[in-house]
Amino acid sequence: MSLPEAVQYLPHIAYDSVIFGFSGEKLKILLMEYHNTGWFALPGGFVKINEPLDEAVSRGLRERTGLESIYLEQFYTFGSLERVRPEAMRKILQAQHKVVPEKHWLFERFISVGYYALIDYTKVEPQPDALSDSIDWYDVDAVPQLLFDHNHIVEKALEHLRTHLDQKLLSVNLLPERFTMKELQQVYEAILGEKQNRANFQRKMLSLGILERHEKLYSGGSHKAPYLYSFIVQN
Amino acid sequence: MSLPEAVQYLPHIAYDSVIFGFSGEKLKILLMEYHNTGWFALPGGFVKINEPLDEAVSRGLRERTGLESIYLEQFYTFGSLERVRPEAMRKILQAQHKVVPEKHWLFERFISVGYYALIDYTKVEPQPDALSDSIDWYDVDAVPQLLFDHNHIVEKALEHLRTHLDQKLLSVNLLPERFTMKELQQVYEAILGEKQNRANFQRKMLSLGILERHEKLYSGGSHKAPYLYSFIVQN
DNA sequence: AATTTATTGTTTCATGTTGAAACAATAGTA
DNA sequence: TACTATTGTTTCAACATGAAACAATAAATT
Repeated sequence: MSLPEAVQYLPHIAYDSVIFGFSGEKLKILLMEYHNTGWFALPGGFVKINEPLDEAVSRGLRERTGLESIYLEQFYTFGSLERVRPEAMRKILQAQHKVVPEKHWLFERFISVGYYALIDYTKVEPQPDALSDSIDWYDVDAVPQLLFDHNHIVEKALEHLRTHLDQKLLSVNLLPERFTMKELQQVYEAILGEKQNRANFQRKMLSLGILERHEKLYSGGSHKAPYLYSFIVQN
Repeated sequence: MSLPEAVQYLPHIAYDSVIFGFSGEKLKILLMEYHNTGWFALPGGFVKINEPLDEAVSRGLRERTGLESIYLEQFYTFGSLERVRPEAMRKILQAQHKVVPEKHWLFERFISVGYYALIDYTKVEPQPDALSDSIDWYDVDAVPQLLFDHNHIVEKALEHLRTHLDQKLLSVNLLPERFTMKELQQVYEAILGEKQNRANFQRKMLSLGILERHEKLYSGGSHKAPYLYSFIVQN
């Protein structure tokens, strides 16, 4: 998470973001690693005193991915008491030689708003923040043990993503401008965690009337070439 | 909302609750009225420094409805800047002759977690809190103008309720132990805001396998008597 | 006791949707 | 020209849904 320095932040409030990307095969999330501690955590941060919540999250994501206008969705707010461990927070700050007063709210309980982001994996150059030494992609089906309740947060995000996959045409955000039907199907399979029937998947997608068909993509393989599609942007 | 007095609360954090009940005909919500100002607002409150968020909301609801173990669901966290108006807050406190320091966080922006509750309308004796002079039921399709962004919060709650109506068998919480198929249908119609086909509704509900059929209910009307049903509680 | 009325429970049938398989087309390779 | 791998399309059975009709019945009326 980003460290509150001179700026004034809302005390006891944080956000955590689950940043999804699609590698072409697997669904991935961005995780930060705090060296000297070996701990992994979700990228997160704090909200400035006069900053809209949504804007705080966008800002954090911009700093870490370099991307403007990211698809963002709030999914749950975590407010139990067990979710934070002060000693862990102390250790992280110490490892970074940060000086924070003993009684700072950082060491008390706080409430964290969970967001997930969907981004084009190929356009990102992950940037570590002030507290962490590295940030990288990890398969959602092989997430290491995370700090605090962050594993739980990832679970909840995935759950939300799955149940809203169809309604919101979320896959737009995980794919490049043009893509094949197979790639679209792979995104669905990666998110849902199960194979889809090819014929039925194609029928369903085409019947939605949200895809525009373009030229074929000749990959050099000795077989029929697939069409490229793009999403029809609607207002 | 409940006033933070001596107790320590998490600053800049509140919750607002949309409490739904079913009158037998219409879907209703509980609203508080601040006399001397004429303003209506959702029942809400604050979170104690060492209290889980869920528990804070349960506590507030218990105080206002007298009910233990209420069905509660968190649906969204509101964090924009425009949502609060300090002058309104001042006026409410003044009207109640409460003394709060000029620079208290109550007059600054805060983040509010939205919850909705589903309760058995017949079991509730609404209790006003320290700040409001009355609390009463209002039809969801005739909600007066509310303080801050509370009308927006009600909209979001309804939306969430509608989309999760089937998945979570939410109607359990709005009806008494035993009810007729017609009453169940009326709950659905009140929430969805549209008529359902009687035959198809009955077929769908029975096919779910979640209803147990009991004795008939003889109301005295000169027509076939309906069966009473209850939900089968599953573990 | 037979008839009437309002309401509830059930069935029917046409239409739509979905799941699984087969069939058809085609870009390269042998 | 045949072969192979992959994609696009069609078919058909199974299942779900929407609208209407039919059947049952509790009480009131004749």
